[in-house]
Order: sequence, then C-alpha cells, then structure tokens
Amino acid sequence: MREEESNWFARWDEQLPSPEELTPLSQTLITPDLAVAFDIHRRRSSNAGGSPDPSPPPAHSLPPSSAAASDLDPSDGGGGSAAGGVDEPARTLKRPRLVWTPQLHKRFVDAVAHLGIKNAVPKTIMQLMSVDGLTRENVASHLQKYRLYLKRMQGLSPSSAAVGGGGGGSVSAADMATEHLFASAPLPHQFMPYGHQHHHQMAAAAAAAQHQQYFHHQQRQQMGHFGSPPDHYGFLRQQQQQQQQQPPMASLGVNRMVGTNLGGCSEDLEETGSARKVLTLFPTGDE
DNA sequence: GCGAGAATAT
DNA sequence: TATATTCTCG
Repeated sequence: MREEESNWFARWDEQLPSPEELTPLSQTLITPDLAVAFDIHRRRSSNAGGSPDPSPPPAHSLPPSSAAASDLDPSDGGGGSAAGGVDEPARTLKRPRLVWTPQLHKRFVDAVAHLGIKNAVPKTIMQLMSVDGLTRENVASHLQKYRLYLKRMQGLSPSSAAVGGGGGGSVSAADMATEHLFASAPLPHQFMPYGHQHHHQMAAAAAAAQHQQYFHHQQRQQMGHFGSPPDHYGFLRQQQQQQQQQPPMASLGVNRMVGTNLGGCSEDLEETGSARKVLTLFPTGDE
C-alpha cells in the first residue's frame, strides 16, 4: 500500500480526466461565448521549464463582435457598458471559489512531494501542477491549510488521526473533513519532518527544469485543467457535454503533450469516500 | 518589488 | 467550512 514512493508519479494519469472531459477554468468562469468573443485563451502559462508553449489557440471561429455577455460581469454594475470595460474580462471577472477536488489535491500533494518541503512553495507548486487558471494564491491558500493538516498529523497519534477516531475529541469535524480531502492523496512520508526531503536538492529554478523530466511521460493535453468542476455551475455541465464532442478545444488547454503518455499506469482510483459523489466527474456519458 | 507565510475576511 | 483576500515580513 505504500509503494508509491517509487512510482507514485506513475499513477498521475489515473487521476487526470480526459481532456475531453475537462473544461479549462477560464471557460468555466467566463462562458465559452464570452471567452471566444474576447479571444480569451488563457490567463497564464505554466511553463517554466523549457517549453514556451507557443501554441496560441486563436483558432476559434468567434462571432463578429456581438459579445452578448455583458451581464456576465458583475463589476459592470448592471449598467450595460459592455463595450466599454470589457478589455480584460478575464481579469475583471471574479473567479468562483476554486474547489479542491481530490484529484486536484492529489496533484498538489504530488507536486509538493516531488519538490520536497524546501521547494514546495506556492509558485513552484503551481508551476508543477500546470493547471490552467490555477493561481499562486490558490496554491498558497491551500498550502497553508495543507501544512496545518500535516502538522496535525504529526502532533496527533497516527492511529487516531488516520480515521478520525470518532469520539477522540482531539479530532474535530474539521479534521475529518480535511482528511477526507487530503486522504485522497498518498501523503508521502517524506513530508513530516522538515528536512527529510529526499534527493530533491534543486533550487526553485531547477525545479522548474525538473518539471519537464518530471512529467516527461505524461505531459498530455489534459495536463492543464482543473480536476473536476463541481456542478455548481449548472451551465457548466451543459457546456461540458457539448465540449466532450468538440476536440478542437484542446489548444486552449495548456502545454502541449510531449507525445506519448500513459505510463501504463492504471491503478485504483482512490475515491474519497463521499467526495467522489461531489466530484461530479462529468457524467458526459462517455465514461 | 516579489514572493512566502500567516492572519483575516467572506 | 473552505477558499479568498489581505497583511506582514524576508
């Protein structure tokens, strides 16, 4: 059960939904029409290694200029000045709260594990995760919580902390909730004690470079999306169903794949208990 | 000025 | 509560 220390990364693919199933955050936040209308492709590129990813995906047949999505922007005040302040909708629009799905969490944890505590800083983690739309703040915020979680794990006895005991008293509901989320990740033992990182002595910059070899076998298109948008966004689900039929959206994603992928890893999909229900891994019907 | 980390707010 | 935002510090 703990062999992942050698090939934990080999199971990265399993958690990654297919590109067809995923919707870039930018789209989830902006609505396809709006995004296309404004040529919004992506906010930041997460390539810090060597692939500049020079593949701008402007290959969208965008409607002339009738961007009928002004109501999308709350900051507009309902005035209807869509034509005026829509220069940077991506920036203006408030992103919905990022939901850290187990899959997303796993990426996060994996990234942290590979970086080692030393280099596991928001920026580096973010780069490693290569999730489109994911911001440093997102990672920082989660990292903060994750550290608290780890601290708890260290402070409490593993047995009780492992499952939350139930009547322990030391484990609160928060712990359990956190566990359910974090429990989906392997929680590398290297974590616990600061300073026990393994062979990752690289600096942040180097980490970025490693990033390439790190993913060298699974850098696929899907690499750049959030795990699974909860169906909080009703409209989202509809989009997804449509998108799964539209292959040409791949470019919007992110880093281009290196070629092959699937390291041949099809392991268990760790379900986070009830979390998988919330997960809403697009019921696109295909899967 | 940038980024990390913690505190605070929503 | 979970995540975002803000603040402080290096």
